[in-house]
Amino acid sequence: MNEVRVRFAPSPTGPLHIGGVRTALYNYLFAKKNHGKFILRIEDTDQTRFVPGAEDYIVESLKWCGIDFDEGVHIGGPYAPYRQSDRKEIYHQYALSLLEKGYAYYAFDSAEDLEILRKDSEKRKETFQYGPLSRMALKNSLTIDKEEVTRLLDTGHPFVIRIKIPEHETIVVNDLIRGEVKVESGLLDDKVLFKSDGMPTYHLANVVDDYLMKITHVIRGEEWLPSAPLHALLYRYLGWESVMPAFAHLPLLLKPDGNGKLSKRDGDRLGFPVFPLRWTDPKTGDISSGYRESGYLPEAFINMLALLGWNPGTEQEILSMAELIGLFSIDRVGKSGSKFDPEKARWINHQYLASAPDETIADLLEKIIVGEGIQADRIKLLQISGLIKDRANLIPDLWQQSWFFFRSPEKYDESVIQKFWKPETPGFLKNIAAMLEGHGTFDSATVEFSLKQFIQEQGLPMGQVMNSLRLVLVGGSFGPGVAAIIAVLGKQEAISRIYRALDTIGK
RNA sequence: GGUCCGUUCGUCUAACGGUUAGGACGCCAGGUUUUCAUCCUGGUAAUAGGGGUUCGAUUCCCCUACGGACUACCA
Repeated sequence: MNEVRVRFAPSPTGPLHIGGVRTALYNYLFAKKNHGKFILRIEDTDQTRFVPGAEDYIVESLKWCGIDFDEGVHIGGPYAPYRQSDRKEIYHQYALSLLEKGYAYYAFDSAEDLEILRKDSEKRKETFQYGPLSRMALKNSLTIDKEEVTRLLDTGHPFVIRIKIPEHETIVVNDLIRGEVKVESGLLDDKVLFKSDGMPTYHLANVVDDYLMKITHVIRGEEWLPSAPLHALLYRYLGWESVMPAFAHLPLLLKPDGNGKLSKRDGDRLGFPVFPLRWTDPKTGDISSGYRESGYLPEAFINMLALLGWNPGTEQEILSMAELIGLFSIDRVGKSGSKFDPEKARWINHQYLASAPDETIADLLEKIIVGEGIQADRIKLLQISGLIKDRANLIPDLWQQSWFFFRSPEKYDESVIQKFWKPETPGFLKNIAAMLEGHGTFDSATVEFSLKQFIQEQGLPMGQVMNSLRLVLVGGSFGPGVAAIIAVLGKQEAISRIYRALDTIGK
């Protein structure tokens, strides 16, 4: 069997949303699983929709995800160039060969003419179709005599090249996910293959490029399923039927609210990011949030996307990229669209954070505290990381769970004061401060032991003491164990926080 | 409207003719805990409807309903 070669072929019309990332991911997993090659091709045949920065965004996003390519617009490769606008000259000859073989024809109808016909059809509640039934009544090389066609072409009259769809034929496309999909050719349109601006349309370009780049499997979104028969026909007409790639049309990612496929325009409307990375619209300046900036780990992001439409067939849900590659199979890709669940995404991220080595958490935390203008030594960072990592869902939670290790609380939660600050509280807190002052070994376990012993000796209520002590240390009712906090803060800081609180809340 | 695709707990999904229809997230309850989380245990909740085929249908077929995609000189 030939080497597996798959491609991800986005058009640079804006940021990639999570559906696009998932398509790229499945292609990547399939390629890696089969020891094949993965190619990034940019489909920019529509210059009017070009968005500056989009291509870089796509490359950067996939890089962040850990999805890398063997060939592509950003790294080159044996089939370069990988940007369709750079391949412009390639396509015309294939359109011409179709023309010669009688599988395509020139059409001279203006966009306005066609628009009028469409409107008319609409009025009659019909759909205008440039196809087998109507083409003989339109302005094209099938209806105009040869000399006139030559004259039009020579004088630079705008033209497009359309495929000549056969009238009565059942076209069968075998889809790896859906099985055989059959369509009556008469229902298909004579799609434009070559535009009047000299560029091919997607239909021609993707077939030509997939052929030239020796693509073996086309794994793409379900929105392409209706045009798959057209593509199959093109392979046949171009004489490439024997090397036509296998098709797999992935189910769509749906909007979590209501229905419909997820779109770039959903932005932040849904209350969670739809993009891997933050995106700033170059035209409007509008900013859409990204998973990276929201505090997701790329591994978790990928894990969650992998499970949206595919599952390993076991009950394992936390899967590394290596495991995904080992387990991936198109057979296990579902048929129906799925809605993204932001809650589960958070849970998955939590799993990754909680099980990460302290070193990893410390690195993440260090970035945050440096941003806060704080310096901390590695040992302390590692200690803190171990205490907080299973308390965080997203990376910013790391700071929410640990800021009090670096800053003394400025204010104290009123409701906690109400609940635990009794007349006797200042008294025993002072005694605790004194006890700590004389304390030798200052690690979490010994501090905890001393604290408990002290509480017992004094006959104090445990909850009362611990909660008020917690209040003076962190300013509220949250955080890891009190003894652990004290141990990390150190003797002097812990004691000074007790006295500071006594000054603020009252003796 | 036409063509095509789809339909299992609220959500992601398992069960490729025989299961008390399983798991996960969420939610609820209990437990652990000095707080809040985590964690542990339990609970909640589904085969869209109707016909077939079959000894037996979530599973195969048909119809209906619903949802979606496509229907551009966009991808």
